Amino acid sequence: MPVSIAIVDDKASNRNILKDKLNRHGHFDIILTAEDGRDFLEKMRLIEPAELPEVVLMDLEMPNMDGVAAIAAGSSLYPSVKFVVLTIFDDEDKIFKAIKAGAFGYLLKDESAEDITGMLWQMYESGAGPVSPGIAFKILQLVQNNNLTMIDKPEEKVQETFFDLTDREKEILALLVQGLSYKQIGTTLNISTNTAKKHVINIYHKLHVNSRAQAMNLAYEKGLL
Amino acid sequence: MPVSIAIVDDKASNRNILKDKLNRHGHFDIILTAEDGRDFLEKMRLIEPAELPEVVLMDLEMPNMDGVAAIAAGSSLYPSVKFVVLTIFDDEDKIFKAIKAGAFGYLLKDESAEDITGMLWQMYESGAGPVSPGIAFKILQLVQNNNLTMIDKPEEKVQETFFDLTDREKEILALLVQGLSYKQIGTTLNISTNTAKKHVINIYHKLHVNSRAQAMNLAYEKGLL
DNA sequence: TATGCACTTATCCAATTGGATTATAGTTTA
DNA sequence: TAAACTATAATCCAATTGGATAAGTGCATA
Repeated sequence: MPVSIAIVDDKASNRNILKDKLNRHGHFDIILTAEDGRDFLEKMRLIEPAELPEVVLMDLEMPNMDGVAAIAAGSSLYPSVKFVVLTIFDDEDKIFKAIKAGAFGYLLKDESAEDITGMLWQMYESGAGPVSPGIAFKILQLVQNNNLTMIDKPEEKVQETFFDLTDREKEILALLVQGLSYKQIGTTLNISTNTAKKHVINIYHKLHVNSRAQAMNLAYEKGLL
Repeated sequence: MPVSIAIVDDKASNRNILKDKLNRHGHFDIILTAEDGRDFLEKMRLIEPAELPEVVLMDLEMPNMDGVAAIAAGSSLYPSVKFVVLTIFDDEDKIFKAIKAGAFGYLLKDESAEDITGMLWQMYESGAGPVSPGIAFKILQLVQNNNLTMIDKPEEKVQETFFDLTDREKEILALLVQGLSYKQIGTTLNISTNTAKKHVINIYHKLHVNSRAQAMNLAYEKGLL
């Protein structure tokens, strides 16, 4: 059985071209088209639950109601429907908002026809939402650069356990990072300069570095402090 | 010119198969293989900066030091190197940790040889980190289900003019902070070791410090970077 | 044109750092 | 108890770093 699809795009030409692309594939059945978010939601209201589209291809910038708003409303009203963004925009802000609104996938229009139909079809074999490669990387960067916490996990510091420095070694690393020499570290902790040095060298081994600067860099970058 | 690659995997057979795959492609040059994170970091330490691999394909579960730890350390020590996870694991926890550790891409081993080499090659044409489709969707879900906030716009650097470092000096400070020696700085900027040193000493005078560690501390604390 | 500034290179020397090794004492754990 | 780990300390050696100083180039500006 074919996959039922809805297309939401304010440009009639876009809708038609896309419709053609999908029709040619053979496994897709376009059962609804709308020209903006409001139009889409109104048309969805009139559809019997059993007749709802399985997938909605949603443009983002549209008059009256944009794609993000339409996805936010639609994904609440019709939880079983998968909303896939199909747009030319690839800026972090739009990607972020669309995902937060409930987007199941995010495709770029400059993808080839084969790639788009291919990824949509793949979605049915794997169950995973389709994401254009370039978008995937941007989402990865979102995770990398932002304050995201695993909901279930008890906020276990990703670091901390990386390198198992002893308490004493962490203490010495802290002083090292402040710019103290072996002698100063020794004086501060009331141990001999030689011992301070021994600790530092041990830290280097554990961190796999061989200079103060590298150790500091690692400590700062990975928040070992 | 071919792309230089490092492979880190505890199974010799995996390393060899992958090596063959990449070699057959013709554009990849495997310049380093290691059997775990520790082995990898030790081998990296012995390599001249100019000879570092451009891409590291990193397995995750390994003895001694796992891939996440190796990426965490490696991405700090060698910021220019791109770490791409290549593993059989696709659970959210591992994906999340690897990304947070600094992974540039995330590929699944059950991808076909063509897909893996293809995605790696694509990375060179688009500059975007390679991400397997299934992984992309899981990352999307991470963003969707978790507390993530868009980073605020870059805070204005009130400092900056406090110490009037020249552009060249800032350039050198940046390398210094990454842990490079005089020699490495010289090589990187195509100037003599002596010149590199001269610049560093000049920077010390302007910052009123007298060691790398103090300069780095200041740079980090005052956000000179 | 002269003066100053940034960038470059070099040399000499002292101090610090990094690496390897050995050794003792206390604590934890198998 | 023996083995393993941690903290302490010292020594020797090589390499790197920090400091001072001198000097040539090019560029901009007064």
